[in-house]
Amino acid sequence: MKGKITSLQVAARAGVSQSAVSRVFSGASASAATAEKVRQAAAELGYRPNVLARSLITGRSRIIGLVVAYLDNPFYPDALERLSRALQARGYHILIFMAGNDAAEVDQLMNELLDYQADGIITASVGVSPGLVQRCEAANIPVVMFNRGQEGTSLAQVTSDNLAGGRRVAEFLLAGGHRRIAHVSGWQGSSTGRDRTTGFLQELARQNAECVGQIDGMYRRDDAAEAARRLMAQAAPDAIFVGNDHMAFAVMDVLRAELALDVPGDVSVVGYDDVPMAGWPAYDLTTVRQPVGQMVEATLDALLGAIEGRTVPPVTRVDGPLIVRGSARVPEGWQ
Amino acid sequence: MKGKITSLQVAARAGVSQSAVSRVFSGASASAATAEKVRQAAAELGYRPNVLARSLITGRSRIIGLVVAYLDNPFYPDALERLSRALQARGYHILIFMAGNDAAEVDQLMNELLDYQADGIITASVGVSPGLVQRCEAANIPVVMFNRGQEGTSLAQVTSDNLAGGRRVAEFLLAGGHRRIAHVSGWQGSSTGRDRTTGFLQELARQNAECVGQIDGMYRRDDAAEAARRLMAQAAPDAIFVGNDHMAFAVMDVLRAELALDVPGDVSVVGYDDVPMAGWPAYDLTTVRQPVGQMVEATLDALLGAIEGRTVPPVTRVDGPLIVRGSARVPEGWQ
DNA sequence: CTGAAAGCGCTTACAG
DNA sequence: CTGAAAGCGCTTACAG
Repeated sequence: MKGKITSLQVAARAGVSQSAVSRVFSGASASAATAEKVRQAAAELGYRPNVLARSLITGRSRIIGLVVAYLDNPFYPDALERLSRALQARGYHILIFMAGNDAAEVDQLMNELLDYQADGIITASVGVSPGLVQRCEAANIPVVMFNRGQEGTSLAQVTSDNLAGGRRVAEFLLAGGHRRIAHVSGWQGSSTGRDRTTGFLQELARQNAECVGQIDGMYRRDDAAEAARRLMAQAAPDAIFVGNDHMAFAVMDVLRAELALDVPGDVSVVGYDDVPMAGWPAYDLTTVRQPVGQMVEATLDALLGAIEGRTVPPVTRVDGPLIVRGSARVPEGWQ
Repeated sequence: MKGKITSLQVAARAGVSQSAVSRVFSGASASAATAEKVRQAAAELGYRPNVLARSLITGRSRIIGLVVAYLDNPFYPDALERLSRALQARGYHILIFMAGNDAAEVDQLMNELLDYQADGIITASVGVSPGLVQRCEAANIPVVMFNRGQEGTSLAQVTSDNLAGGRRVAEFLLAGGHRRIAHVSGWQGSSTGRDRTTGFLQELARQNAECVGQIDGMYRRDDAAEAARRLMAQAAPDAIFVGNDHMAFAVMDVLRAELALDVPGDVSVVGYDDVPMAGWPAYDLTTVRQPVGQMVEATLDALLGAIEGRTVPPVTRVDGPLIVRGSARVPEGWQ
């Protein structure tokens, strides 16, 4: 082991000053001759600049913090992969923090992220406490909330139009002739879950229909399965709107495998997200698409824009269509 | 925005030296009185130590690099979440790098990881070039290959016993009376894929059975689906061993939805990994379990052990049982 | 263009 | 226990 190679050693070997080495590697001006000598010596020694030392001076770590709560819901690995690849291409990298639904834990993690001098932070489906918002503002670290909104905060937010999406599901199910419609909601502690539910109930009410039963699925598979069992036993619905696809799969499993019901013959199921699996024939799930590509783009635009000092839109809401597949009865003449 | 708070400002406010502040936050000895004054001042100013500056001196960044190729296969998000939570609990965090199957790209990413002064590197299902191995050794950065082996390298490796697993599948299918057995292999450029295939073919040969067709699925859903179509058309197998669950789902979808075949009535399907979805009733997939919890533990033991200067086992192979479910005919009297 | 020097925000011997 | 000082490996004005 030769230990760490520093710019000083490269300088000695190249017969130039340490600052010359630095200039060559930081892209500052240097004569072709110097650059050549430095590159040569660096290659021989296997030198690469220490990013940490550089960050200390420049004040840019090129680290983006990501706080995420769910990786079992395939929507998030998908988003993570896209975010990571796009950031990588721009010379940034993601430092990942797994959080629970616990606000105190999220605060703790965000603090650690600030300790690492992250240039920016993306929170995926987690809330941020007012205290932390303040700290990030004081430290001048931009934060973008991905797939989650928050009232009265200055943080940038990127979501799909969950209110409209919820409404669309109600329209579709009512048009399909369903009259006993139930709801396994997404966690009502999240804006996303609340908005989908609100839009859904609003449209039902507007058409003088009611929701025959609603249980929170907490975005968890097990809770959603249990919710489906109870809903079927108590309310005998002919359609269920589930707050996301990840839970909808669990609901369909209960309906078909446990209760031997036909979907959509006996019960229609509609989800939310349109994760890749929703299109697989085993589920063939009718669902509202969250355009993850567009959401990722908007997140990056907001984050990198803010890092580079540009003014960015505080709220981006991308629209997502209802994707009609086979898990819910299709209304006659549905366009 | 008050800008960055440094230890110097805390020192001034607390009426102590900057070194005293440092001692309090780095856990070195300090009198109770000093510690109290420092904590007080730090809290008032919202001070937190700059991890980058600390790392520059200690030579420990508390960053673990993770290079991963597939996030659409749920095996990896699962592993990532476990790795991340466990490392978090120990004060480390994961800097994530998405790679393709391309060796040059992996090299490039690993170099960037070294630039960040990562304390250790985990490669999940990607190979490492000899040059990079050398660089990591020179820099004294431990590397653990997760779910991938490599001949003639000094890097630590954690896999399941893929040879034994492949054999087990052949035994099971033969015991079930299958005589036209085909194989959609995992990418043969990976040790994991090769070993599963080798074990499988060895056991077939040992029992004087042959594989009626083998096509590489490249660990990709689309390739696996296409492989299934061609295999069915060309070899009319009555059983297919698929190199991982992620591809097995695609194969089952083709069999059932496109070809209207019954699984396992017409064709038995066996996968590899036992990802959570394999247990869902929609697939109910018979598969060889890769005990991801044990693999993660072994990875962490090897990595943190090496970081702390302990000698660690170069190769860990955990054993995984065949999980018998409903996608493959069960031999009479199978225990 | 280039080198000497200051400094980023810390930790850590070294004296006292 | 505590402070003054050196130094981690860089970048970046500042002179020349």
